[in-house]
Amino acid sequence: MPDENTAQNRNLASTFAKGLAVLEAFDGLSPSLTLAEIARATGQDRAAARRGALTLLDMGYLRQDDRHFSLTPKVLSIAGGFLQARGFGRLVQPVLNRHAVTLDTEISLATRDSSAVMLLAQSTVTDGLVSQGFTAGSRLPLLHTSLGRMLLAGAPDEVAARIISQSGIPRPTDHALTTADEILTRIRAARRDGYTVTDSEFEPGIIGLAVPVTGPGAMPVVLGSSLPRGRDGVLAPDPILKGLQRCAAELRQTGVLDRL
Amino acid sequence: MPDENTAQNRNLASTFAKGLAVLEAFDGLSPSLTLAEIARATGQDRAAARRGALTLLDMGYLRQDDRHFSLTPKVLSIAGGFLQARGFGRLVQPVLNRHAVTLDTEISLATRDSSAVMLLAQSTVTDGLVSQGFTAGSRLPLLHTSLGRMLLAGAPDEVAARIISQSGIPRPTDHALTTADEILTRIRAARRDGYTVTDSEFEPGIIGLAVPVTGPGAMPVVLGSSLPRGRDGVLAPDPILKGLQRCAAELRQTGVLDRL
DNA sequence: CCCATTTGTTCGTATAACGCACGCTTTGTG
DNA sequence: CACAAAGCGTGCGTTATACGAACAAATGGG
Repeated sequence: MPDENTAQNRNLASTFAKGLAVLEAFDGLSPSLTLAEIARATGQDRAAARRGALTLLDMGYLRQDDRHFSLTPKVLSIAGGFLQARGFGRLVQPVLNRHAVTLDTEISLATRDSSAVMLLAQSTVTDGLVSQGFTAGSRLPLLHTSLGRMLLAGAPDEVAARIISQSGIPRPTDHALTTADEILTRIRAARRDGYTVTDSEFEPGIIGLAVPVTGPGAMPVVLGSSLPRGRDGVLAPDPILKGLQRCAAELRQTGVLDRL
Repeated sequence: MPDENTAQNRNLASTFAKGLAVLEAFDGLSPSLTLAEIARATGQDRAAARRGALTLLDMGYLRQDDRHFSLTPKVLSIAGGFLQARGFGRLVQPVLNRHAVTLDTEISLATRDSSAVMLLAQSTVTDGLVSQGFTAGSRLPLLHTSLGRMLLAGAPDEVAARIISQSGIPRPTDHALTTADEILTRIRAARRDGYTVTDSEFEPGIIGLAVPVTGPGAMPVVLGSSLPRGRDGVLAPDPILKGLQRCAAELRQTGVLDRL
């Protein structure tokens, strides 16, 4: 805790913030965490991390099996508070579902959270060709997905450049772009064209398409879809692209995404 | 804070618990809350509630418009940690989707959280006849929905009776059962029959069907569907009931619901 | 079986958080 | 438009909450 006892700090509850950091450590990358892992992930003293975890256990958000802690379904009710208050189930999900069936592809709605893409909603279709098991709340990479690039296109160049340099450049596939300049060039093109395509950068053989939903001044939200690379070499089938744009227009009309 | 300085209390961080109570106050029933409303909802001193809300604001979980606070999409990432870690998107959602299309009805997976039904996952279909805009994390009433009755059927009689008396009996529709005895009788029948039906108790003209997914010893999880009351008077169409039971069997096979 | 790691617990100490009070701002009503 | 009610921001004295170190026990892996 900084020695600076300013008004700003006195308005915040640092123990609550530390507890939320414990909750955030359960990021879905592993099925469970031990107390030692929680302390390492949060950078907290072991005793403090333990108090945070036991408080979550006591309130029903964690379960414990021997030394392993994992999230319980109760965390869904926190998300439900958001989804219910904003009318996602009534206004957003039906639009995604209808267009997913029409286009016969999975459709995802996403925003940016720090240096990751975070899915807001998604519609999967039966026997869809591509499905990676993502759900609302899932996080995806920012730099090698069409959703991520389209999100960064919604920010000024200098902001996008800073985010790229801060997060480092992973290499999910052999086809993944590897330099900040290449990625920034694609982001500028996305801003210019109003859509973007990735080809096998996040998953081999899979094309990603994304279009913006919200406009300048609003929190960037984008819409995207994935499909296998066709033999004919067409990366962005026009019907899919136009369908995503129509879907985006309908989502804008709901007004749900105006203040996120 | 009780004066009792036991080990149990020293293992918990009461400031963190108070902060989580602030987060829980955003239950989706209203689009936003003021500081005064948060303090009332949580029973906390106004200054404490304010510190909790400002900590959530600072960490990105709330946004503020004048005096009104509301949840941000970032809360979805907490749910995403659970859904990703448990493989809901890969293992549960496709099963629900497939059966929803086959049966041509919306299908919901639910568990109990205190005195409410909480949806774990759901599949909606295009042009479905019934959709109330619920999503994962949504809470539904416990006593007048088929999901709620099937959940209570998974508990011993005395537990069900206690929950009924503790939560009080609302009256969502004119057809809603009004006494604890009537409701308990239906719960016993659900336990005996292995399924339950409600007719216009939660929503006029709508039949609800539910079957259990998990067995004794596991946390009760149930599966349900809604459809409009048919003219022929058949409340539980055999194909829908059997389809739900098949879906439940497939969900059991995934193993995802074994430890929730 | 040994050793490294993890965990549970106690406890002295300090500071984070409490809650009250005051004054200002906003909102609603007559 | 004025006034009352409600809500909010802030300062501050006090103390209970939480901290983290240390020790011992438990666990897990080689």
